[in-house]
Amino acid sequence: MEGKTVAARIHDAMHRLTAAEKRAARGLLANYPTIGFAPVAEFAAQAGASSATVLRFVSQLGYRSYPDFQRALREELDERAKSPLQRSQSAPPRQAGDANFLDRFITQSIDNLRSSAALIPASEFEALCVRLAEGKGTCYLAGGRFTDFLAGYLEAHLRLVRPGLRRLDARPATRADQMIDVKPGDTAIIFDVRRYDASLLEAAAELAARRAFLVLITDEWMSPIARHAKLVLPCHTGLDRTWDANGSVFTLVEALIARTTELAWPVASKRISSIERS
Amino acid sequence: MEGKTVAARIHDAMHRLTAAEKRAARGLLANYPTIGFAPVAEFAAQAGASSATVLRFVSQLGYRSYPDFQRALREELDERAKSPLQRSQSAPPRQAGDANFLDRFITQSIDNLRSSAALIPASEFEALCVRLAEGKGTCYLAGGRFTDFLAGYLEAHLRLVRPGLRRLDARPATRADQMIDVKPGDTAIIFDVRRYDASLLEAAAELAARRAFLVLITDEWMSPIARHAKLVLPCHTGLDRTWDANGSVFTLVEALIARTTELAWPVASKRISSIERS
DNA sequence: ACCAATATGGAACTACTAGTACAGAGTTAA
DNA sequence: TTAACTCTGTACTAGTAGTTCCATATTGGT
Repeated sequence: MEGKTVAARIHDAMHRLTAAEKRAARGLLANYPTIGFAPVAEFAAQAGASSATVLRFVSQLGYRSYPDFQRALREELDERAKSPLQRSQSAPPRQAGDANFLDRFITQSIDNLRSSAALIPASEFEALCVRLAEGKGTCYLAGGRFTDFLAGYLEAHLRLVRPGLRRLDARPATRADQMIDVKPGDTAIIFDVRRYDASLLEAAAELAARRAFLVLITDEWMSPIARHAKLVLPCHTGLDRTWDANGSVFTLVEALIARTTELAWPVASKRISSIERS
Repeated sequence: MEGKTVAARIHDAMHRLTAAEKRAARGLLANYPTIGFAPVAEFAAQAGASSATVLRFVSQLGYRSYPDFQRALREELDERAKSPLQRSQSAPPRQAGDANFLDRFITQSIDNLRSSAALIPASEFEALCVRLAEGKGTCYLAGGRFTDFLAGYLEAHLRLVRPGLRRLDARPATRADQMIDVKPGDTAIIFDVRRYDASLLEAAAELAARRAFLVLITDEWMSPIARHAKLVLPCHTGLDRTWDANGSVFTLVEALIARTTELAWPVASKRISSIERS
């Protein structure tokens, strides 16, 4: 009884519903699930029944109260949005010797990129680039088990643009002495996608305590570090159930590099040519 | 002001939101739009802010009350459900100027991915995955100045799946003694995008001389290493900008990881669980 | 056509939620 | 360091929504 969708419950219960209750049921199915998020009175009016009838209706579905029913609807909507199986309708899951594996993977990665574009506030992105391009203070970079390579990639490129970059090792043992130089106003960019790294969280807390300007790059489920962060750039990484794909995070990093370089060009161009010569 | 989506308003208003209000904004974007249908207190708890902050947040978005905001959310959801072809919610409304830099960059990255899908022969991709999944012999990994991070990323993931992985430093000084163990039939994966690395080319020549099975991952202009390679996977990286974008290469790497893991699952699953335990 | 049983909506009631004021925590500038 | 200011959460109030009860309408059986 627990795991059933509301729509399924309606179909099951339909036969024992009274005439007015059926009107309520049809009203809900007609524009599912939005009308269920409305107050009872509005639901009732739209379905052509009274509030009391709507209440009896949700009671028939097995919900203890109207808020309880709404909670179920919300969880269902969330589930549907988050599980990427919504598009598995067209893609047959894992056939052996799949010739178009790569095509499917790339298609999903494109979806991730699109969603990320919608998820990332342009102002946050721009703010970070401007800050990086200014080149003031020290900028610390840290990542988790896999995302550490992204931090490295970002560092390697930013080195061409500005001074004062330091890589941070989040492991507790080596962390303390790396932190002692952190000054208020320094920048710290932290990569954390699930499974979230506990030691990264500790490191972030300490950086926040030292008044560093904390930037978090994470996935759509939001690392708990978000709590400490001044700026959060969330990417969409969800793939089918097996693994997530960080391609969108990587692309964000490249966009950061490109934009920061563009902004810092007057200064950066000299730097770059002097590096290239050596 | 009327016809704007709630998400659009958030993006517009983001810059004038306070820290706690931004947490609320992110919370809503993270699981949009469901959390907005919850009571204020629940919204607040999930976003890590107080009820009062959430109220101030919706007020900033231009809604006269919380119920007013919820109504807008419902109408928006309805709208999206009713026009089925308009499903692409990825119409992120941005301000003028360079505020849409990120959008443009992502759009171009998507183009790169599409082109790459057309450029990479599925058979070559599959052949490499099968070879990696078999786990025979040693697999060497090397990259250039920036692509070395991609090699590292690939290595970190493949370690979960199979033994016998070694990172190769292409610098002449350290190269010789790393090469002495290379046996015929060993695999070598080399990343080389322009500007192509001379020392990588030398390393590739030597690997080929030692009869290693050489795999080249490169860009559409084809590194000269291609002449030594048994397998070539070319990605589209061109951008209309100063630098190229390696996002498609990264995505290829992730696809390799995913497919290889899938193929090697019977063996890999044991490996992974034993690693996770330690 | 009448009666019994059930369904229905209106109105009163209760509980909970949104809204508000305020105090203290945190931030910034002098 | 201090002082001014802004931000943020708590405690409270007012209002609105959900709930319940009951009179009325409707249905179905005899």
